[in-house]
Amino acid sequence: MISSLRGMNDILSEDYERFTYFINTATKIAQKYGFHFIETPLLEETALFKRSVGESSDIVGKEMYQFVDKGENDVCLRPEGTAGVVRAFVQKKLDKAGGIHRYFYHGAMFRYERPQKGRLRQFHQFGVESFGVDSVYEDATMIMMVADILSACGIGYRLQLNSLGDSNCMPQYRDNLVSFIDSVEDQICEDCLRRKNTNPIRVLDCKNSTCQSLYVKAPKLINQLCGDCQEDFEKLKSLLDKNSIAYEIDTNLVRGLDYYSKTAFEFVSDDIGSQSAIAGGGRYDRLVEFLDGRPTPAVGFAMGIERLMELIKMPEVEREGYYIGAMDDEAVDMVLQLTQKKRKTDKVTCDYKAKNLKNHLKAADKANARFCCVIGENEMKSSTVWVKDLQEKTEYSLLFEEF
RNA sequence: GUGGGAUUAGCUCAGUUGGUUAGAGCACUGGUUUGUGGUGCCGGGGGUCACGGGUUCGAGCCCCGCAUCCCACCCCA
Repeated sequence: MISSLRGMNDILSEDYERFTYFINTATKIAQKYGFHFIETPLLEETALFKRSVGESSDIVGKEMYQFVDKGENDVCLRPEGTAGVVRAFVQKKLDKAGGIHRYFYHGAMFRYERPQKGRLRQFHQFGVESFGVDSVYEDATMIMMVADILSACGIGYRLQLNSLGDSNCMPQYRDNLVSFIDSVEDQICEDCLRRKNTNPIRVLDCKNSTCQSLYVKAPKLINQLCGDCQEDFEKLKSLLDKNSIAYEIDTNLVRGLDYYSKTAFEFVSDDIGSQSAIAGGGRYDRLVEFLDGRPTPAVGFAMGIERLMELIKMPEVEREGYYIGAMDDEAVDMVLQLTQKKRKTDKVTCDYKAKNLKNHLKAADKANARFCCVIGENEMKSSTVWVKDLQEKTEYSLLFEEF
């Protein structure tokens, strides 16, 4: 038997119901917020991710499905969705067109990681990206959209919030932080030593308890934001307050992708194990120009669909459509004719074998049909079909032509 | 990539110190003597005990390897 590759799952039956229910729910909400669907390729030039996600990130450093194709192009299966959308935005010259452009997408992402619960090598994200709005109101709107989607699915969450500063205050802060790290260099873990050079901000969310006890004294960006960033962060908090969105400030929330600036947020669930982030996002005002576009403010988020699936509270399924069966072999032909007629307007299942009434009722019930329709000897004589409404428990007969 | 646990029917799981033909519940399927379901009764099919080696007279059970899943690290959606 050939099985699927490690960390790559099939989605079918009950899982598929939940999967599509989430996508449909999220799509409707994104459309209400004025977003439009965008589909971008699963395969992109490797350089795209190196320049956007960042070479210092684990995603690019060790988790990409990277290979050389038959045309000798260095390509990657996309590890996340934003880079491709930004690339498309620039390629279509929408940066030069000006105005506001809002997109949502959903699809498979690939990261070569060790699989566990909530962490797959091929997984699916639903995400949105907004281009051309520098107002922090848009940041707040993004967060509220995530909250709307989660609420619509009956999912509880905690929202964690931070500001990563911008090109005015971040470099200054980074220097301060590196000086601080230098002062405790002999006591921190190997990973942190590496991070000091590659991406010093990342030491802050190191899980090592010795490191954490040292970093308590580390300078905090939140205290060194420039006027602009500080103002936006305060405004964001007040907007969330006014719209009844609860949040926690997490000064160690850094996010693993290098392109974020200012607003960074993460929605987490306490009910799905250690892979608890169910949505994450933030502002990335510099990314469009990193990818050769005209500087364009942007903000977005992505949600991990597989992590959400087991949290979704599905609506109760109601009885729907018809089940049609025969009690005599002679009536089976008529079953198929009536089935095909009814399928023009309704969901219909039918049985090709003659059975007694009890078995048909059982089968109709199992198919979750609203109406059980049976043709037996009596019905054939009178050209009628016997119908029972399994929900209202009423029954009646209809002429074939009335059915 | 590192460490730990698990793997027996479609699913959830029993399986004694190594000893006949590996079990249960659910699910599936058939019947239930003249046409009433979701909730009665009786029957039936279905297992290379993940896979590959080894020890033994004999292995689902012990040993080694390997694959996958789960947990933690790591990372993040």
